[in-house]
Amino acid sequence: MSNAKPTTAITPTRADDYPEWYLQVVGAADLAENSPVRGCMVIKPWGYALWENIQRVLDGMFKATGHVNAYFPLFIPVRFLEKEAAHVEGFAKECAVVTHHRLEMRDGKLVPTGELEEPLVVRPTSETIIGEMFAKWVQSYRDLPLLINQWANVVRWEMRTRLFLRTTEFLWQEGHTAHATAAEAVEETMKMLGVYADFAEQWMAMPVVQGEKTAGERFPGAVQTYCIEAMMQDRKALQAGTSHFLGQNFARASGIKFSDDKGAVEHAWTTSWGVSTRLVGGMIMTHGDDDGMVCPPRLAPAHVVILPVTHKPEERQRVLDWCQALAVELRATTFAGAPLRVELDGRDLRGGDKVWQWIKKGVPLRLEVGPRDIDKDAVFMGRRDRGPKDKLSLGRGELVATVATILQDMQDGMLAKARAFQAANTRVIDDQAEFYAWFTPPPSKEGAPTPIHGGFALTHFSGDVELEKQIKDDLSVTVRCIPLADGEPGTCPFTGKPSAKRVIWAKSY
RNA sequence: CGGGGUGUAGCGCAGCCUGGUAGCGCACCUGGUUUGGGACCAGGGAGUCGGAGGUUCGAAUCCUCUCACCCCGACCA
Repeated sequence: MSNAKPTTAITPTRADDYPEWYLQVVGAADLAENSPVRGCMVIKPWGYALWENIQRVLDGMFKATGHVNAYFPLFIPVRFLEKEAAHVEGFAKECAVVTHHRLEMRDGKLVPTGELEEPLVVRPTSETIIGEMFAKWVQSYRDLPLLINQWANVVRWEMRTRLFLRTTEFLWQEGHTAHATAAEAVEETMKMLGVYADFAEQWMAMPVVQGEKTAGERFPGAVQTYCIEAMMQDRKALQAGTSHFLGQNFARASGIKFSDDKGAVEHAWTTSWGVSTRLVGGMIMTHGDDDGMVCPPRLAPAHVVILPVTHKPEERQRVLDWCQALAVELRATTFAGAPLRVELDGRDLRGGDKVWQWIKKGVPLRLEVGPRDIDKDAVFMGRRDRGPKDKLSLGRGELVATVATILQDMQDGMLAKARAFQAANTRVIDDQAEFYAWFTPPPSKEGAPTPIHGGFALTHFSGDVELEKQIKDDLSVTVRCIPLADGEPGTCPFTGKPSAKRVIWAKSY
């Protein structure tokens, strides 16, 4: 970069071209990149570390609510998928299918041979294979509830993909539970929805709306689908997690039956729930700014990066030693129940380059340490939630004593900021014209990206499926969910019909 | 799968219309000068121009076919 330094680390900015900004942040923060395989991404160490932190925390929450981990096969016999009619319809179109088990060299090319008797699909989700096993495991009401979680990869052959948000293969967890009663299964469904909401808000600093999906958005085969919906900075909704009450649909399809305490044989009631690497995309789009990624401190791969300023060769070793000692001291402190994650970047790079790399990666705290700081027994600290030049000198002792407080302050600030953004872009609407205006972008130049507009619209809704379709055709806006929170009955502004409560409309990812 | 677009160095692009055997910026490496801040100067390495055919003395450039990717739709965590 020569004399014309950009004012932001990321070009274009969010306001100029949001989708492109997103891709640039993923690249600049070194989170992931496209792979040679269609629609599949390579998650790079910094991005994977975010996922590992998500996993670690959620795994703890699942175990704290009585679940245990298990692992089921990647391959599912096609006939399993056929068992649940709605499920087939929902997933058949996007299944990768394994039809052969051997390659042979012919004319210098490897060709598949050894056709399988029965094709295997690569799991798009595991209800069917897990149901098959549950059927064996469950005989008596004493075997219930069965509370299983699996961390796995799944494949859905989507038409269009976007890093983290929608890839052909993605990583996720899928909880699968079986219960003796409907009430217990419903309770489980809601409990896990609550776990997701807590995780999103307390760990990701991403405010979410908990709600129920309309019939059209329901998981194929589910009786009820609940979700957490978050608002991204382009005001579109991101479905960040789902929890399904499956009724007895899958139990019937897979034959999960048990004898109750009176000797009667019944089908079990099942649930499933999941979140995926999409959450990483959610974090980027909730917190990222025009300088790149902003990691929520509690999930940051590194909480703190120490950047030694070693211009003078004779001072170099002294500075590095001091930084090393500081790193050790900081690592002995804890934040959010884990030892502080401290990175010491001693690479032989220009200081400015290094600083900007860590800004783009979104490390919460940067500590620049040179001879002058050491003489004062202090560090020069930059917070990622402040401007790149907004730095202050902080005594070493004070830093060590307050680093956890500072990080939590940043975490709280990020949640508050995201909450305020969501509130500012949520509008209660009671008029059809206003609704259409809210979701109609202002005119833009030919070829320019669609300007950011709209947000969440809260309206009454009669539940009319045709109307929902019409609005989707007109505006590409859909009902994201029917919020769980209490609501007043009213009148649907589109049909004039009565409505039990308001729903949330938005464009979505 | 419908409509549009693009494939040239690691990344971003120019060159193509008007064929003559490859160039720019960033990144990378080396040397030097700088430096509490995303430096400057000089030099260097790196591309069978997506692939296959064809036209031609000669193809990144023209023609045909093909593959891949991207964007907009329909589908979705």
